[in-house]
Amino acid sequence: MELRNVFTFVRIVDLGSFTKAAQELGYSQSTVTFQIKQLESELGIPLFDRIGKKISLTPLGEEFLCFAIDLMKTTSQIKSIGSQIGMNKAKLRVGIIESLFIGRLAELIPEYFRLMPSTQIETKTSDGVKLYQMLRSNELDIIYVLDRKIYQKDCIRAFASPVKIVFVASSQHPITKEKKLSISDILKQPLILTERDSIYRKELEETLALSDIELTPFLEVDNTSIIMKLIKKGLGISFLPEYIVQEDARKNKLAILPVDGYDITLYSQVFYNKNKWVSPQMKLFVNLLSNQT
Amino acid sequence: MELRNVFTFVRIVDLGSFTKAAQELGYSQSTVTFQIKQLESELGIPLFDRIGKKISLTPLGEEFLCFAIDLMKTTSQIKSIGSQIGMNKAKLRVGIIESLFIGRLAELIPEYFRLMPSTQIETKTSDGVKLYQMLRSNELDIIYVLDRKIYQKDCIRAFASPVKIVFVASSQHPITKEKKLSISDILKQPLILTERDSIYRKELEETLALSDIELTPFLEVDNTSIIMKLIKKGLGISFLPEYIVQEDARKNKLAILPVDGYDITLYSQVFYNKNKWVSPQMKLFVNLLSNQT
DNA sequence: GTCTCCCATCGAAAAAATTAATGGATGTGA
DNA sequence: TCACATCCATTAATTTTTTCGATGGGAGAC
Repeated sequence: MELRNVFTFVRIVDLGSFTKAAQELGYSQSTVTFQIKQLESELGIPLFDRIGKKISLTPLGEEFLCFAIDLMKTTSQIKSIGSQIGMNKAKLRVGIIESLFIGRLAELIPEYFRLMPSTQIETKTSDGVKLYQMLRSNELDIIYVLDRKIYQKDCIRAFASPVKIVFVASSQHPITKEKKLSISDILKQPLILTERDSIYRKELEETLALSDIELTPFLEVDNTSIIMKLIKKGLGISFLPEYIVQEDARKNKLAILPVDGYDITLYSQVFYNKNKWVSPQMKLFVNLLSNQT
Repeated sequence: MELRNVFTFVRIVDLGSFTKAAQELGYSQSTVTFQIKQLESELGIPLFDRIGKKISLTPLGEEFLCFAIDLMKTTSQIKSIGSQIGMNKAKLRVGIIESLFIGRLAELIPEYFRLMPSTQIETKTSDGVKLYQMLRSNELDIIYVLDRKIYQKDCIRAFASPVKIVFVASSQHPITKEKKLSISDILKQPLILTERDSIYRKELEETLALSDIELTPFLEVDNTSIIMKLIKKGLGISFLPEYIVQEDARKNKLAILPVDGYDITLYSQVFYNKNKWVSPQMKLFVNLLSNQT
């Protein structure tokens, strides 16, 4: 049973005539006759009595009509699926590195729910390498990572914004007295760094490797919020994205250290899988980030 | 959009694979790919993300799935239309002559509703000629008439049962004393007859016409119940179907008069239109009459 | 009776669905 | 890492289905 025939059937009932239905639907009359015959034989029931030049529904035809109208209703609902964009419950699986969640994404979440209240956001925090993997295997819809601006296979970059990575200490720390610092000044201090997989930790190590220096942090913590708390207590120096320390720097709780020759810049970037349909939920995610001050 | 494609879609979602769905549905894999492509282009929305060798529903695909399942449910309901025979609300339009309603049909109605409680019976009482007309123009589904057993154009006879038409008088009437009556004895009495269109009135008139006798009833009433009441009060003699006077005759309220040479027999008959689908409602109607004692 | 209207039928034509074969991409397992 | 198998996409050919035009029969209108 195909919908074409069902629609023809309903139109016939409305108009009370095969011929009129044919005209209206742009079929020839014989086509309509054939369609109804086909329906009747598929269903194994007679739909119309043909008496004289009038047709009338059989009782079974009446029954069928109810369901046929059901089918038409559902079909018209289906046709409007695309239109009420994003107004339906949909999931958005976001992969993100921890520092960007705290420093960038968190403040946008209320706005996101204001604009698309029906979305169910699932976040997964992990390091960039794992996030790329998960994006490629479609475990995530979109990822927000910090990285160099390089090509990523199968991934489309939807957004990129430069981010300085800075050395930071407590504003009470004696080292803040210095107007100019060299890398050796820094390395004399106890270092608190993120885990080895963290992209800016890697960047730092690579840069230092050029000068044949090896990095020996006295503490590794995978959580930037904790690192910041420790730094504020004067426990040492860290190397963190600017966005995460900016606020505390403005409040004079933390100080960004001017280290000569170590202006490292990465990009916060949003990617999605190149084979992925870009949903309104994903678009909004990118838009909000793009408009972020 | 055709249901074939929708079913394939649902099967793919169930099995998580185009290939498996193709195997199960007996299609080649390219057919399934084509069907989904067709659906996606008709709806203007992407249904699946094809990432790596895995497929997954897009949010819009998820939405569509709900409706698709709706369509499948309705379709499976449709397939069972024929099966629960007559269990659904259906109308039965019955044409009947008044005397058969009173004398035959009335007592069967409770049984009818016991067996097919969902039927809505509409009855139309009229004379035979009008009932045949209405049957031919599909204003009635079935008619129950008294007539000679002759061919009726476009009508199928579903049932016939002989019915004697008899002269009847009050059991108190002096004429009941006679063991044998001739037609002239009858005609001396005041006659109460049904209207001119009534078939047994016509039969009587035709038979009398052979002997060149013209009928002059002193009263015409189109309602046999009323006629019987009048007869019982001793107002005269009537000519009525046996079935309608039988009960009163048994109770000795009425007497059937033995009139020599006037054994007129007609048939109570059920007809339906030859082009009409015979519904379970109609079948039951015929069956109950056939089994009537 | 003739004419028109309506549905059924039939063979031809058009359109659509289906297939088999092939290819590209992606995991998998030695 | 290199075959190998798996999965979906593509294409051209084939088969099936749908549609059409012409014709016919029956019923109702004038």
